[in-house]
Amino acid sequence: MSNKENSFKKIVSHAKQYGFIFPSSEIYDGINAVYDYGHNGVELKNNIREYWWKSMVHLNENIVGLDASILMHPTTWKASGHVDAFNDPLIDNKDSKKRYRADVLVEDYVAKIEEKIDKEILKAHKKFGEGFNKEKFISTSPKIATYQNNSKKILTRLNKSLEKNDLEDVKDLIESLGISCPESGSKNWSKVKQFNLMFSTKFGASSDNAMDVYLRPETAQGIFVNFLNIQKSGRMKLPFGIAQTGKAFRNEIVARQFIFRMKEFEQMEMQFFVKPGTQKKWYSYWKENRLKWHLSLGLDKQNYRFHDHEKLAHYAEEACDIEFKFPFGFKELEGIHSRTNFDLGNHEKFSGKKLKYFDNDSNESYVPYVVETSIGLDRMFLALFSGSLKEETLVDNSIRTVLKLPLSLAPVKVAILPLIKKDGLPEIAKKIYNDLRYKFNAAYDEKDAIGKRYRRQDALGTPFCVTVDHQSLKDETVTIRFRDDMKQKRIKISSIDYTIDKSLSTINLLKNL
RNA sequence: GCGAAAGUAGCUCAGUGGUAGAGCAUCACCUUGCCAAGGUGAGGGUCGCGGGUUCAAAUCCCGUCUUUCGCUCCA
Repeated sequence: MSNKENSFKKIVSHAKQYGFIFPSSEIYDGINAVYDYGHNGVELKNNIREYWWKSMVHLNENIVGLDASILMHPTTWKASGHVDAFNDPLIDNKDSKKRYRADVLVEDYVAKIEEKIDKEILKAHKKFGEGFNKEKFISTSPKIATYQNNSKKILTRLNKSLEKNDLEDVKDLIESLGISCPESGSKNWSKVKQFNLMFSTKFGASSDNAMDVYLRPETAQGIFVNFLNIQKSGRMKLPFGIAQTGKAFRNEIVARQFIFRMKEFEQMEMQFFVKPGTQKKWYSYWKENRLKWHLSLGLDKQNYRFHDHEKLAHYAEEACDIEFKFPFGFKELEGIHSRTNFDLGNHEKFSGKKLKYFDNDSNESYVPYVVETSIGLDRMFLALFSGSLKEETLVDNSIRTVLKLPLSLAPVKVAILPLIKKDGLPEIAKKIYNDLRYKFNAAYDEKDAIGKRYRRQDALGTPFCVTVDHQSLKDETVTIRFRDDMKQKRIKISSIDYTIDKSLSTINLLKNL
């Protein structure tokens, strides 16, 4: 087994053993690609969400929040393009056992025809030299006319059958073109099957008049349909943003790699509305800004990189990912997309309502352009969790497992430990515990040797351990131990609160943004 | 969905046809007391699930579910 798999296995089992993540419905053997967050996991997840919200909404005066519902009017998904784009016609090659998107196979075939056209042009260019007129050549060459005709015919037929959902014709098309498996060359194809990535359910209790609705495959559309509500009630002026966190659902054909790709997942999205023409500027602004946010959390810079998209989604003009070095390699953590006016424009079309912004500076009204930042909360969780889990060999050669989470995101902030279970130490410790609980998520533990209790807290990522010892009885002091360097300081009981607060506050991180 | 591998206690794993095991973890009591691994005891598994072969199945066969890896897709 490779080291990679090994460390990933460790992460999964650590997450389970310490109450961060469990497989969903585990007593029934679990359900594919769905997971539950345990008592420590939910704290960490909430803390990540809160940190994002604070930095996005509270610290940007032109960004406000929203919590739209998961169920939306079905037409939303026609307007957004998801009904079409999330419907993949797939075909298997029976010999090579490879699966392809049927439409992509046909499109690749057409692309090859276009390559032939380019070759013809190049050939002619060489032949005629300087005086070569490209436009004229294209419009007069009979060979090119045949090629162009051909590819047009093929694409028209493909689009027609896809529109009518005539999958048999798509297969006929593939066979009549003699398209073979790019890998094996085999032409032994299965039927074309339709996969819809959106979960659907019924709206309305009686089956006669029930309407098909979808669980949202992305949170963004809830923002777009509320664009004018927020803009008007919030008296927002361009540029401004709307931020939202919430669950989204995708019926992935293959969903794997622990919580990296789940069928039910949580997004943290911000749609930034800008004046057309300024989108490039804002796109690069948010690209840099979002990377800064990630770096503020203190994991090694080497863990992050940008990946610019070459092949763009149906709505995007420009797009990039911030990738994180997960145990299974660099993978997308956050997407920054320049979505143009595609979404708002389409919602205008489908709803018949105007979604324009009146610009007082230029005295014109227009549909704003949108720059989106979209991050998977569960992926952020996995990034922090896997990036923070360390095994250290100490001077006595013992191994310490420590979860070096950013301090302010740790599920438990402080553990109160009586050095021993007698002599009145537990009483003092419990009093401290009860006082601190109002302010921090605190833990109390009196079982086992003190060293073992320290290690237990290390494994959860608890930044501070406060130990009550015999000296505490005399002078109202305790020791406070820091997770990362294991060093202890003796401080007054009355200053515990302040000491912890000072180093935990997210303000330290946020001020650097 | 296809191909490959795996599934035994909370976790990591041993056990290849003959009474279900270890280490760690958990709980109780005793002991020590500032960085895991002291003592005594306890709890916990119809060996993923269903079927078959056999006198006998964790072990062999078939199916199924789940997980990991590859193809594909994405936040």
